[in-house]
Amino acid sequence: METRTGRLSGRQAEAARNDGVILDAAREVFMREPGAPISAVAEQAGVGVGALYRRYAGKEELLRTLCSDGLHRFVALAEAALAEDGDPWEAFAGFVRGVTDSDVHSLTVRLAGTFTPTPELHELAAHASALANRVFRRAKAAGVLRPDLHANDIPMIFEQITAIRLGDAERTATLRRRYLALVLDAVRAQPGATRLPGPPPSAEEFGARWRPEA
Amino acid sequence: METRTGRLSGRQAEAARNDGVILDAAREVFMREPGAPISAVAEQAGVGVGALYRRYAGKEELLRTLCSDGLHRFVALAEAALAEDGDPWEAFAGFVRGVTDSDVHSLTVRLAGTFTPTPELHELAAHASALANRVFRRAKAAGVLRPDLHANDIPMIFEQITAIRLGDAERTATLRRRYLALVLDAVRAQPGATRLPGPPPSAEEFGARWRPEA
DNA sequence: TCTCAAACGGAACGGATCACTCCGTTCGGA
DNA sequence: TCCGAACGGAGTGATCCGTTCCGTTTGAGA
Repeated sequence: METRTGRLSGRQAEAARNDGVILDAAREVFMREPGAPISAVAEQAGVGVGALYRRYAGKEELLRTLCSDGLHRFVALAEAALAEDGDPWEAFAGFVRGVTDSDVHSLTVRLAGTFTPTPELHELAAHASALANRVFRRAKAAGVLRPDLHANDIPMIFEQITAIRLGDAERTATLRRRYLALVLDAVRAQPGATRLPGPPPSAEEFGARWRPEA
Repeated sequence: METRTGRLSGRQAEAARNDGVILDAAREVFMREPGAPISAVAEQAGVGVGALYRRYAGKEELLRTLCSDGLHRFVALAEAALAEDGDPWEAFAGFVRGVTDSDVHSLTVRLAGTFTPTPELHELAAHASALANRVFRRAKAAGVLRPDLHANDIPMIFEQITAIRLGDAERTATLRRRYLALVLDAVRAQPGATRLPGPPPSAEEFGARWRPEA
């Protein structure tokens, strides 16, 4: 046998491979069921629970890692949308579709509340939220959004789309696209629109999510 | 003291009162958290667990009762919508708003899967679904709905609205109204609408919900 | 070929939760 | 005063789950 596979070999190679496998498994399992047991993650990854605890001090650390990951993806999507300088509507819609497709909402808000957040996570979340607001304001300024839509409506839309879950992951993704298309039609500036009732959520209301349990 | 309060007195009166109190408590608790323990229902009702088990053989029976209740409400709403003979759009929208406001979706689909359904419940569900389809078709025939909207899209919309949960019950209701208004704008026949991507859910896909666990 | 440390799998432990039972208590009608 | 209906809630047994621990496997170096 070679002394190296890529760069590592033997047990080290297996360990390096498992790093990724475990994270992917955790993402899949916890997105499907936020309260799933650790053993389910191990099973999905095809490893023992020991391999899991070798990498993470406990369940919380794993969840925090996942959440942090999700926020980074979210930030990347928002930055990409802000970097775009074509059609303002497409930049906005593309961003929303990206968040939906990568199911980033499940990885962030949905996981919050199942663990005690660190200050760094809070900061990251605030940063992500600020970027998303910029994406929103840019579209708003361009006049492509209905006037009564508020920035804080966007997370609620993600929440609704995330609730769609039917069949396997692929089918779910297709259906989410379908209903996202529906709301996007409503979100776009249009003549005949009714006025949205009730105030949008406030920042404080969202903040309560991160505190104890749900 | 009188021999009767209304019609009953003493312990019997308390028992009759508790009947309703317990059901209301169960509805509130399980709608907030479908996996809540029985003791939470007792606490919310202000009674001991014993009082609960005096009325229901077990948790499942309570859940089935709740679900059956919800389906009956749903049927009533659908029948009311069909009885209306004014504006077809308003009949449809009123129905959807009614289901949203009474949170009937939580009481039915959301509870299904947490218990093993009886044949009667299945029948009731089928009946409810058939009525809802008639409401949908009526609106569709009147031309007030976008053409690419399918009857099976309606339950999915309920699902999304039900996912909205922020603050107390009243705030949640207000927010649901807000986002329901948003999708209703998209659901209504309109000129500039894009075509909805992907096929709507099938009856089989919905049926899978009622089987084992989730 | 032999040795050893790194990494693994998964049984076992301990704590928590929960559905359900059981019994002593309360209450009101006779 | 007595009795039974209804109650409250502690107790029970089972289940679940996070975490630990240890025997086993693997491959690199000697």
